[in-house]
Amino acid sequence: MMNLSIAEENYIKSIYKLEEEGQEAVTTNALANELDTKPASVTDMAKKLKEKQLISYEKYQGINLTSEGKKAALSIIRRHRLWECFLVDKLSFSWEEVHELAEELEHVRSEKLINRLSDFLGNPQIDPHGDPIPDALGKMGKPRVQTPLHKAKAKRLEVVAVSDKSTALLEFLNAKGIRLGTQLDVIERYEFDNSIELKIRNQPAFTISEQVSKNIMVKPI
Amino acid sequence: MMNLSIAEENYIKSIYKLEEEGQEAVTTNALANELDTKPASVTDMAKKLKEKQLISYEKYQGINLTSEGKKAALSIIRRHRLWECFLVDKLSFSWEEVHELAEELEHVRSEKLINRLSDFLGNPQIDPHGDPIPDALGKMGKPRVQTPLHKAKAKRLEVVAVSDKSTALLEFLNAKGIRLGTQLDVIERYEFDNSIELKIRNQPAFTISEQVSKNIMVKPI
DNA sequence: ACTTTTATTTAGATTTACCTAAACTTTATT
DNA sequence: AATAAAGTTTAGGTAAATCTAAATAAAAGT
Repeated sequence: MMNLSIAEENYIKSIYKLEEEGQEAVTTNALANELDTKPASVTDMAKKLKEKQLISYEKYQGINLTSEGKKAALSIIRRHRLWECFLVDKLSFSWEEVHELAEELEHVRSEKLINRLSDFLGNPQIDPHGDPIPDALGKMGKPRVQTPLHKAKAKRLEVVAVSDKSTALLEFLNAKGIRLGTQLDVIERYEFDNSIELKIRNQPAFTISEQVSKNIMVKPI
Repeated sequence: MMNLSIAEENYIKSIYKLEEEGQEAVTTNALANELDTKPASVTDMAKKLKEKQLISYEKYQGINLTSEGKKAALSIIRRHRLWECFLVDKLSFSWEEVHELAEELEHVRSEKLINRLSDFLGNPQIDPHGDPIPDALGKMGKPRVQTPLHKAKAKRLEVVAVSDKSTALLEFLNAKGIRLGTQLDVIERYEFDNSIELKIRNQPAFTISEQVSKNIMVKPI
């Protein structure tokens, strides 16, 4: 396997993520946005990654991973998710705070280290967010259907879990009638504050903040 | 604490190491050699680190860490040595192979991560090589007196351990009369192959290779 | 003290990963 | 279909960390 810089790895990972989220070809803008950088920088990197045969790319036509690129992405994702497991299971971090740390740890590229870490953790199949972990050969289970509400794409959803167990949140959800198994309809998503307007059955619609929606795990019905 | 790049951290760590090994002021050449880079690059970085007040440096006069610089060094060393403990204790790596991995892991700068890792490991005081681990406040125990023979500075030494337990090595040492507690006199160190000429008591001198001397742990008498 | 050798620094380039501003394509709107 | 808007690329530049080659300073040898 080729030797990638940290920047290159981050691009590959983001392209994989955006492809998985649905776009046929990943656009320059979407990638710039995902990586918190400028479109011009994305174009530069796209040329480099094409040169290395990790992506297919034609001017103005967007980006897709080649099979080599996918292999690389899965290896990075494997490292990321195993470190997340380690942080949560062994160092008792909460699942919300591990992402950034795993983001750094994932760039230590050593097959041996990662395979031993996996053994040490009991070869887990899913990470603390519920995402599947690719095995040493790059095989990965089905992507999870369950996502936090603020990221859900579908309009009709069912509540499957609440991740923040603070009484304040639980009381709020109770008051709104949101509990496990509740079916929600997304009426509207407001860009400016990422709040979401919801409806339950035939009851009047109401709005919840991004903070709240982040902690409601849902799956499409 | 300031935010250092990986390159800067590596310089700080090497300067600390060379200071500890005895030089009053660390020379450009020694540092270039330690970091496997060119003297010109060291001069560049010295200017930058001086700017950041981590070292004192005057043209042609060598380098020393300031107290800020020492604090930074101890923090990096703490991270490095804790990761070494983790790799050996939890992932069953052998102590010779952990250095390079720890070299990468050490650059993940998170106090919280490192303190939790330390707790998880039972707050060890020494790493797998026998070196002391600075605590969260930067306090560190006495540097170990025991070193592999190829690094020992003193001329009169006592054998305190043998790290490679292969029969081939043990037979060789036995034939030469080297065992635990044996007193050695270093007669000469040969630069070209790092071999060492030794004498035991009044017996005739003999020479051992670097390979062998790396596996003989000694302390000064 | 002078000269040679060794060590160090400067000057000028290079590479990676960015950036801004301007130019150019594609897509959407009238 | 023409034009406006949005998205993308190019051109040219910057900062970090490196390098080589040349210049300069310090140390060692005579």
